[in-house]
Amino acid sequence: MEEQNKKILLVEDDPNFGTVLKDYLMMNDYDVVHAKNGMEGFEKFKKDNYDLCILDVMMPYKDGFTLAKEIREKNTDVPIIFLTAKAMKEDVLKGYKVGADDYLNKPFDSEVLLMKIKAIIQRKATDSVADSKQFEFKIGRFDLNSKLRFLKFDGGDPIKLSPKENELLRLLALHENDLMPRELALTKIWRDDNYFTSRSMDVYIAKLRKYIKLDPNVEILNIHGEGFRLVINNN
Amino acid sequence: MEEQNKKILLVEDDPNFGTVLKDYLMMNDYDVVHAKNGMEGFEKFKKDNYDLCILDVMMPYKDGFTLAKEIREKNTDVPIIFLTAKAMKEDVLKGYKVGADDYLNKPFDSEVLLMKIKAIIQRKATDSVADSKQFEFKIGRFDLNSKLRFLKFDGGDPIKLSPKENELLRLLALHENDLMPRELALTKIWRDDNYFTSRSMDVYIAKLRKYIKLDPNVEILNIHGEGFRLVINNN
DNA sequence: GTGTTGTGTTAATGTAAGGTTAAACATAAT
DNA sequence: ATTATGTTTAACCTTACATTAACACAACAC
Repeated sequence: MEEQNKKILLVEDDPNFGTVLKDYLMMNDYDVVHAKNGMEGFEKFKKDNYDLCILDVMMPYKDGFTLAKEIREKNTDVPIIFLTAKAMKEDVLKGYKVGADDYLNKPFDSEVLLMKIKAIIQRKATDSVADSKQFEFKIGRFDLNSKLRFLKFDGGDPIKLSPKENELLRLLALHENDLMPRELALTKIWRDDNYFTSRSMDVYIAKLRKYIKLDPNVEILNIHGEGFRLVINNN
Repeated sequence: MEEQNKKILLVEDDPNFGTVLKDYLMMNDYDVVHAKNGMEGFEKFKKDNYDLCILDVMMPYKDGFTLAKEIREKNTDVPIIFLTAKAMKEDVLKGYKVGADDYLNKPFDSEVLLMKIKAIIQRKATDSVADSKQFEFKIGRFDLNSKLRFLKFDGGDPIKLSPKENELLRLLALHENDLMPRELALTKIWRDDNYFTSRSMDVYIAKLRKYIKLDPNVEILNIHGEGFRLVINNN
């Protein structure tokens, strides 16, 4: 499985410095979204989930503290690091009051920043699994535990599912008795929609059908040109 | 219930500065134990539980980093702040590697220190509720005492566990029958997530499996690409 | 009908993850 | 110093997964 890169929101109005920092972070295997001001930063923050925010303090229109406050209103957990040119005590105090996790004075050493990022993200590592999705499904006589990736028939021995099998069955279960569009699975699970991934998906449908035929009342139907349907006949 | 003051271990060899800082912290409602060198610091650390350690880096006999490593062996969670006169990059990096939570260059502003202390203690309070002070576990026919680092089978002779063995088994036990993500163990125990630490962890899983096979109803299962699961079959 | 496209299934291949053992290294204990 | 202990690095092997390829068949269009 590919290791998922951590996602960082970088809000920095200086275009030169911002770009350099962004590139440096990306070279070190972080996914970085760069916003050029506080407004844009908040817009981008709302649109996605980030593992860390790096905010410049001095910015036109909306400064880093104001932005941090708004971010904190939406999310109490996401770590925040402030960047500032001045080592002003008031700024530091204000930053911590707003719930900063760390503070860096420009100019700072890039390696130090990396270490801080690492330390902070590790600290939070526990709750990153917090994506409170739905993990357990009842499918006819089956129980799907999507977190532990197994399928139980009549409470018997669990059948182990591969990540793809698991994700696919979970998507089908979420749309139980309803259409699960091909495109949805391809974009969500395979992150790409082309001839080959589509072929691959068909292979996985076949695998799932093999599992679920233990219960004759559960089946995966195809809707030509549209997608699949997980149907459960309760007689 | 009356709010219990937070307890701080301050290790600082300069007697003047140490005393002043101690008094200042006590004025701000912290219980402070002041050790004058690394040796004494470690002795005092072992004798009590602290909410935070503030360590001077430059000390005779035993420097702050060495002390921090020893402290980390006993306790992976307690927050550590380093104090140093020099803003040397190597020191900062070394500190974070040892698992520092923050860093302050002397001379520093006392109010800033207070804010940092507050921020760090709060942080720990919120996100370490999960793995709070739980040290004893019943694992099938085993008893794990994670504080004394031993494992008893059927109440018999204790098997001594190494620090890493112990931490790993404890993490597994905390997630009994549930997924314990690889990443969690790597960041919490090894403080780093790369190919080698991951390999190292596998070695430790093997060691644990060797111990626990005394009880056939206890096993450590792998969930490919995700982590491990300590399962206990109670027939 | 017949051609075309979409779907179903099996097998083959390459790659990534996990398991195991031993050697190397580091540190503490004696 | 020497030994014991704990941990990391390295090598090698096995298993698990995902993709690709090949081919058969079904649905649809004309």
